[in-house]
Amino acid sequence: MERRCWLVKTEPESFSIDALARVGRTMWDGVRNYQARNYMRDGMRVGDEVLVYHSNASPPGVAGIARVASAAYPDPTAFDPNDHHYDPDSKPDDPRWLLVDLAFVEKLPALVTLDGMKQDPALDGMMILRKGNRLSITPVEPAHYDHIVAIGRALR
DNA sequence: GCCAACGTTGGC
DNA sequence: GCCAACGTTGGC
Repeated sequence: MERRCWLVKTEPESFSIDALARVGRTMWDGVRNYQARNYMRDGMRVGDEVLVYHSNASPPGVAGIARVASAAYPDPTAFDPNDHHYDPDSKPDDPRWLLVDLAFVEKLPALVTLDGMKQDPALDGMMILRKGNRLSITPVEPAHYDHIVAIGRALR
């Protein structure tokens, strides 16, 4: 089967690669963007490789690796009035927001910084590097994925 | 904290 | 369908 690779953003202050390492597996909840949802629903398959990116961090960058551990299913936080991501327009019988489970694979020995990625010609064209890109889930070309993982393992 | 870029909402 | 207003993201 053709490889599919992804990048997901997370703010380490709320959920870091270390937090994922501790819990092992988690619902990737709170995604409230249609394009990102569609990538989860239509693109992701169990076993897909995922770069975990720390946004709003200093410095921002790719911190580790996860794998898609489930098909997409309704995001329960959308139904919970007490949840920050509550959406009254998402009904249990017609859910608007979906999520997948992600499983921890590896924390990279070194953060692959956004700045380093921008400087690297091998990563030209990555969605995450485009100006103004705010999508929290993006597909990643396997060659880019491999390159980033190699850098994260080589740097010490 | 600032603010540019972007997505969504709602009046018309 | 247009678009101004608003809220959010995320680098800096």
